[in-house]
Amino acid sequence: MSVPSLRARVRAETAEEIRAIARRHLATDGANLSLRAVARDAGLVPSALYRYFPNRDALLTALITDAYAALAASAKAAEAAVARHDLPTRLLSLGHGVRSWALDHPAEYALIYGSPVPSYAAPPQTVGPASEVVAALIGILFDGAERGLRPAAPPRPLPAATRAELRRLMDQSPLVKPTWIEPAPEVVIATAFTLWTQLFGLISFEVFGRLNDLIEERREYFEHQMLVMADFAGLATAVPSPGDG
Amino acid sequence: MSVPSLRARVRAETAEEIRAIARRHLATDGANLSLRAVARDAGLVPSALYRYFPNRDALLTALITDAYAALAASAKAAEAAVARHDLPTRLLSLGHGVRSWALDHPAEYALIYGSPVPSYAAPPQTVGPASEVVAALIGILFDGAERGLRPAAPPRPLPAATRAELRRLMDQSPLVKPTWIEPAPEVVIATAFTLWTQLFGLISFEVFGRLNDLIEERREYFEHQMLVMADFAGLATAVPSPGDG
DNA sequence: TGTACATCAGTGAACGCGCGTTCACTGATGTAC
DNA sequence: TGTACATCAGTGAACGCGCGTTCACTGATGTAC
Repeated sequence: MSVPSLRARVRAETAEEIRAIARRHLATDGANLSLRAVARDAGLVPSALYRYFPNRDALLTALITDAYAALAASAKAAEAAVARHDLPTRLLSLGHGVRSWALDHPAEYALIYGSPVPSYAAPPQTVGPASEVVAALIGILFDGAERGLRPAAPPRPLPAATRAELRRLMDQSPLVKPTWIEPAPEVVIATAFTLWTQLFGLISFEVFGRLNDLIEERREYFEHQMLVMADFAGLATAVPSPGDG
Repeated sequence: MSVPSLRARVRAETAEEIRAIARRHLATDGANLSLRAVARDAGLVPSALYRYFPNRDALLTALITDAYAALAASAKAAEAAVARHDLPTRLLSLGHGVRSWALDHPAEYALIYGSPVPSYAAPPQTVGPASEVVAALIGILFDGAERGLRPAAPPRPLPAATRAELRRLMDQSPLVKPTWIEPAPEVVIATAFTLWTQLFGLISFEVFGRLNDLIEERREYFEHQMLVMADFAGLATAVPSPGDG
């Protein structure tokens, strides 16, 4: 009885196939994909799509939500595959998880990290998945802070306004609460934001073609820049806790 | 006789007005702006635009070229307005020059630094203007290298492939040739690329709305992050040359 | 200086097209008794 | 188990629309003699 009916199962499959076809269309049409073209490829009449999505924007929203989820899944799986105490490797692996998904799905990446789609407002349900990568970065740095990590440069004092905003963010989010003495958690979060910016800056440059004719060995370049950021954040200076593995 | 005729002057003015209107349309339509809509706003019949641009892509190309030039002009003017020997301030001012142009012209910024326009290939004449900002960053760091700047962290060795690519870039571009001993110029360029990525990563995050609900005091946040990068690059450790000002 | 001709910015109509969305419908699947 | 009815995925036609581009044209500006 709680088993879904045949009709429900077929419906779910069709919906997923429509999304898959729409994803393919993103590659050629960008954000102005055509419902009619998607319907054509799905072997459906255009109006049939309205059984699955109330309108074009809803289909776009579904694609955006899927993309955030897939990107976060790739990133977290990569990070989880390496030893938790090895912070530089965790950062690197997380980065590779984001990068490889982005390179495999450039149109979907552009949809979520490129120019905002004109006349389209991102619905609130995209906020959570969108912040998973930065949350993972904060997690790595918080683990480091607990283990006495020391950034390469003496940390520059945060502007008061920024410090207050980062503190508010920390207080209202389910982050592990700080147990270490210093640096102050806001400073650690600011460093995580630096890594976050660098990570997506690098990947956007690569995916959007800004490295063309400059850097051909992109993977090595990426890896180097991520390790430079690991040094910057002092990740290698953190000592493993007993019992880590 | 070399004075342009009335007809030529009017033509140039009309062409510029068309571009200005098209620029305005970018804000609402993004890269899929409509020739007919532009013509309408210009008080022209659609076919009249073909006296000025052979087709829609040519108009887009003109907008892209203009945008690169305007961004580079804003950046270079800002950098030139501060003392040449004050390297952290030069970096900061350059950054503000890019940022303020981007915030004042978000749609044009998105056109050149957002997702690539589907089915549109950037023509080669955009390559020069597109690299002016990174060239300015390299210029700042080269000035620093000449004055004995020392990066915060001991520089991580470059992968062989990346080192070779950066050396090739340096050799085939009109950069000031190195006169200092170390760090190696490729390492300095790699650091410039880090700053470049961070700069455009920060600005893209801000312009594309990724800081919404996270950071409201964006200017202070930006300034802080740029100064952190100046520390990272060791810009404050360079000593002024005699005769600087 | 005046005239005859060439140039060319802008017009207006037309082309063929693809689009998102609506609506009344058909017929197969699912449900209640 | 069998029948009557409800649900609902998909159809097909139609709507009103805006698009990029072409073409023959008009009439004002510019040029050569």
